[in-house]
Amino acid sequence: MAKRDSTILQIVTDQKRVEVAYLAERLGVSTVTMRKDLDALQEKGLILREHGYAMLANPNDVGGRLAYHYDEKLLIARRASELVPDGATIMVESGSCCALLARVLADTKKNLTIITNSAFIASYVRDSAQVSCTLLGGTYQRDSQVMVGPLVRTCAQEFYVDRLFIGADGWIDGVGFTNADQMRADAVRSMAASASEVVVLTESEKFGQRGAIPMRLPGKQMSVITDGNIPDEWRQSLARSGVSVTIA
Amino acid sequence: MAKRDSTILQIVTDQKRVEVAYLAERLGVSTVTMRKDLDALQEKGLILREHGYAMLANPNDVGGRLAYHYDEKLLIARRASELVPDGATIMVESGSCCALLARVLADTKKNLTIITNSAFIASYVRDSAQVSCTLLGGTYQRDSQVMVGPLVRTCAQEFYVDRLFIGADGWIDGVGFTNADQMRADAVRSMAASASEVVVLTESEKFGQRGAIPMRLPGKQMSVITDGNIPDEWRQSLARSGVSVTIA
DNA sequence: TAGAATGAGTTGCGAACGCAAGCTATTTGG
DNA sequence: CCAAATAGCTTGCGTTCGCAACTCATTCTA
Repeated sequence: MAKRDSTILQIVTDQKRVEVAYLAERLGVSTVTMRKDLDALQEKGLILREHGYAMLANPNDVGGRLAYHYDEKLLIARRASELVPDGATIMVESGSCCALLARVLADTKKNLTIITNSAFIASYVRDSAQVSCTLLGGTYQRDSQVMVGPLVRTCAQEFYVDRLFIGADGWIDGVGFTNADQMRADAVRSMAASASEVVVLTESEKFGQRGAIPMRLPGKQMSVITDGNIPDEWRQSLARSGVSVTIA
Repeated sequence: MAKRDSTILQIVTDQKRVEVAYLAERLGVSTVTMRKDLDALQEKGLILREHGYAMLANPNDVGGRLAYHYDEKLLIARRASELVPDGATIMVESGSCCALLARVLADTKKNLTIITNSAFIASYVRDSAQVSCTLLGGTYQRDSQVMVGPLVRTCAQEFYVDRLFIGADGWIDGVGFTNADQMRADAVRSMAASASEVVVLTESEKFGQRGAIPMRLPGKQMSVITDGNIPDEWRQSLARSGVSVTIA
């Protein structure tokens, strides 16, 4: 079933809006079964339903980004969750892998505190009594539901944690991780100043890409968790920069 | 149609979960029309739909509280919106009237900045390009999606505005406005310290009630906007305390 | 190892839904 | 003052939905 789920996600991600009947036929199951699958995916926040259709959420929305490469992201999130013991307090930034990590933690751990600048993550784990969320203040980015700006720094200074989990939009040899959004990159820096270690969660695909904004976290102990498809070229590049790599 | 809407809300608020067909018959319209009405109400975030049913959102959820006495609250919100000019920056707390005020402002004003401790409000006006939201940081209350705790104070100190709009859960003669939730009451105090005037938005019904936590905003210039059903007894009580009253 | 319990899927059916077309008042404008 | 436009609602129709009953493997378990 997990297999079928990811096929569905791939099709929906491609086409944005698909008929339920079409999906049922294409995957060789009844429409009833397909509806069940789709309902489950909607529960997870990965797609939206309409009468007769399954649609992708606004791709600026974290929900939409989650659906893309869901399997890899889930593996990465699961692996990252092993770093977090029951009762811990961690910081989590707004990337889609990070949201998934929060979800996994909410489902498997006990008595966690998650400090984040993502209102999406806070509401994403709202149903779990096991995690308590602290939301960092800031300017609310409409599309992404992420807090940015100077207030994030002011808030983050109030905390200090072992680990900060962040996403990334690219990697440039000799420069480091990059981000596509300047405000969010700055928020990451603010949060990183209050954590002793930064763990980057990102699909291997990102290593071919280059976001415009270097993350610049000099002197920070960094590690990355990614999937198995990362080319040797980039593994070596990461090693040269002193970033330890974990394959999920 | 606004008339029918409020009847629907009343029924749904009472019964929590009603069949569409029942509502259609009771109000003497076709099921098609009823579905249209219900869809519109869902758009506004007042109810939830299920196949064949209309339900009230979790009453701890702001959405659920909104449905109760919607008409009065909307009148109050509209009246309050007259105090806010285009381009202004205001603070808004997490009450249901406040959420409605934010909605009205988003629909009618231009280029506003709303500073709030309610993640619900931030997402409630997310579709409007005319308001930019600043969300104060804090501990995320699961049910209400409101930020509370010491971080709210830290954040609020970064701002100073003309007006803060708040809700209230009760009024006690000689004591003042009260709240049912200690954490939220404290958040209100934090925000009030950064505003020169506090405007309380509350249905007249609340004046018979007494929340357990006195708001205690000594020396603050206060006014209240409420609906026409407020008894003379309480009007005099408010006047004695130097609180000016506006009837919406 | 037989038999119960579980999970994933299907079929069948009545009820609910979306959409388009049509009806009837009220409003608008020349 | 009458015709056209508009708003609010209904009817009709084909499609989709939720639910319950059923099948068929797989997994426990005694």
